Amino acid sequence: MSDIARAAGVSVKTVSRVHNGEENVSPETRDRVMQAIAELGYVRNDLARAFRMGDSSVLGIVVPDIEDPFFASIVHQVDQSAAEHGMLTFVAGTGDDPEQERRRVEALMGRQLSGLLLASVSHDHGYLQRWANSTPIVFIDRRPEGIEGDSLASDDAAGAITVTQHLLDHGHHKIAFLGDSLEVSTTSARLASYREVLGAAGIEANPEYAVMSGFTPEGVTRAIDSLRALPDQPTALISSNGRANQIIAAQVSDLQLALVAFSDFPLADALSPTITALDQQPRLLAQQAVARLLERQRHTGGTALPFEAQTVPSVLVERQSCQRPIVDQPLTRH
Amino acid sequence: MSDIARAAGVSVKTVSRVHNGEENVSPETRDRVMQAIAELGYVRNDLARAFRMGDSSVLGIVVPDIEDPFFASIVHQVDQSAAEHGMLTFVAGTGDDPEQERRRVEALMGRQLSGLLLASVSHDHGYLQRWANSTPIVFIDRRPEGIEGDSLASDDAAGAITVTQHLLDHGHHKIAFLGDSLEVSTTSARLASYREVLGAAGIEANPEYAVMSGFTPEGVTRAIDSLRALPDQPTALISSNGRANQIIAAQVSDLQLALVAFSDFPLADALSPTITALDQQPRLLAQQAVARLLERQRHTGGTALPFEAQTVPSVLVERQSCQRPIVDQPLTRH
DNA sequence: TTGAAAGCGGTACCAC
DNA sequence: GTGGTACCGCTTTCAA
Repeated sequence: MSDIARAAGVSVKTVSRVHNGEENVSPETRDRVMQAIAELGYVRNDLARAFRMGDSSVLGIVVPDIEDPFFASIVHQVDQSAAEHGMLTFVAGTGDDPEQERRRVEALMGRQLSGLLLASVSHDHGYLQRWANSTPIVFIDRRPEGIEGDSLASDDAAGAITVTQHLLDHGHHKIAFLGDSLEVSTTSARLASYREVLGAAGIEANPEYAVMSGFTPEGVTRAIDSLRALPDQPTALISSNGRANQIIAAQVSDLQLALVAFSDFPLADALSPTITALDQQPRLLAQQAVARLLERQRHTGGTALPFEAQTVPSVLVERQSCQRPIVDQPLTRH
Repeated sequence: MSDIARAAGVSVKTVSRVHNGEENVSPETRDRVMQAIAELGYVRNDLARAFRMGDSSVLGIVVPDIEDPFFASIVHQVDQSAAEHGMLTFVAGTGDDPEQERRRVEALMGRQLSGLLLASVSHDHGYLQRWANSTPIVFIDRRPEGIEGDSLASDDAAGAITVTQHLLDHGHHKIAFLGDSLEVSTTSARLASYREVLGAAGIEANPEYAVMSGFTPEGVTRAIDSLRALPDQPTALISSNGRANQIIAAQVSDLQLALVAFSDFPLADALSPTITALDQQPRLLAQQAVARLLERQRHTGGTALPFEAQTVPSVLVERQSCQRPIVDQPLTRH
């Protein structure tokens, strides 16, 4: 920078002013500086800048699995929103491990993030308290536990109602529910709404129809097998395990079982039958989460913005899989 | 940090030494400092540290589309490798736009990256020259143009040979080739090998069998339609357009057309028929790219490491789609 | 084994 | 409209 200053015959401060497009610089001076910058191929050290300003203009997004289509979509949108605000994006995958999640979050926090988006698998976020007053945090897809904070998640209750009602409307009475784990608040919320809807329809929910798979592919297979082994077989299945939808869809297509999946996924409309799914709108979710983050950042230190648990509506994408086995003849492909 | 120093009754330098696990600190002093750190909940400002050290310990990965399974897989692995080396990861998506690619790369470079991985869509990387001596760059999936540099890509020639030969072995003579654009070196390399293999088998390649889709879904549909309209229809198709495999697979399943796809994808084994694909091993590719980056970083300034164009072998995953229409009866699902 | 002071490359405050 | 200078929080150099 001092090279530029010398070349243009001005002070470093003026170079700084020009680079940041500040007022109070005469056009001639500006031109001279711009030219020197261009000639010398100067690139500002944004690390130094961020350091001095105490803010890095970087967003952090932490997810369990970057490859999962739902989270990939979120990462994509976060990056895009960040770019629109002239910011960059740190990603970190945690592999569903709370320990690793904590380590990586702490590593991120050391870098003076402008804000952190966290799709957590942990059940205790107390360790984040330390940064609560310095770095805005927005929880994604899950609510904070052991700490107060903003969050953005799908409207699970409404989604479960939609899905269950949809199957009822298609004449199903024996509806099974496949979730990951009841410890996940999302899952238990959905299960509760599912039971409510059945109850309201005068159907007593067969407790054996609600199975939890855990978080492994083997667990999913085991759960489906356990349904298959039931004397009184269900005719429809709600998959509440978005991470395993592809596996479930593949396994269920053999069965005479209607299927509706939480979380839409890339080939849902290419499978046979095509899979009816509840689109959770991950892009919208991410967009709103970033918006919230920036809003809170603006209010830093000033008026204390109350914490909010915001919700994103899900959209049912009707395809074929909810109709079986009502329709007897083989379904035609779309 | 000076707070810690005061609390422990030492100098900031000693705090620094302790934090970095340097030698030459007496155990008692170390304990005292550690305790002060724990009590005051001190977190080091890694931004300041990176600034001072002139290296941020951050890797950058730039891809056309974060949601694409191939690139999502690469981002995932880069992040994982980075974490293993105590580094963080910047991601940036470019949306296939060379302009945006350049803007985002420049934004990244301003942050004193330890290294940049670039899956470029641009045909001129001359603008990177500026950083050639300061920041290691490894090109991914494409070779550098207008500049020298390291690169890691799939072995396209070998892959195309494998794929084409595989279809020949299954009795196909009329094999079509669907690529994105001949301007993509990857595509033209594959096409050349495809022609070579056919030639070696004594088959003259019908020029109408080679179609380019461009980069849009509409282009893909158009390309497939143009094949469909041919008087002398092909019996098999090679999809060299990894980004569109899912669309192509969905569209082709209606046709009586064998299919082998470059780039394996998540539901390839759930479609009907299951899709034979060439796994490009994106994780391996990313891993080796990071390794190369770190290797070059270590040699910074010292011995000039010669640039290398490394290659990752692809693995054919045999499924059902290459057999049609040889098999007449409907295929049973796996 | 420990500490004092310089400096990384920018920005902010204030004087001119 | 412009420049001088302190300073962000850490590491480095060198002296004690």
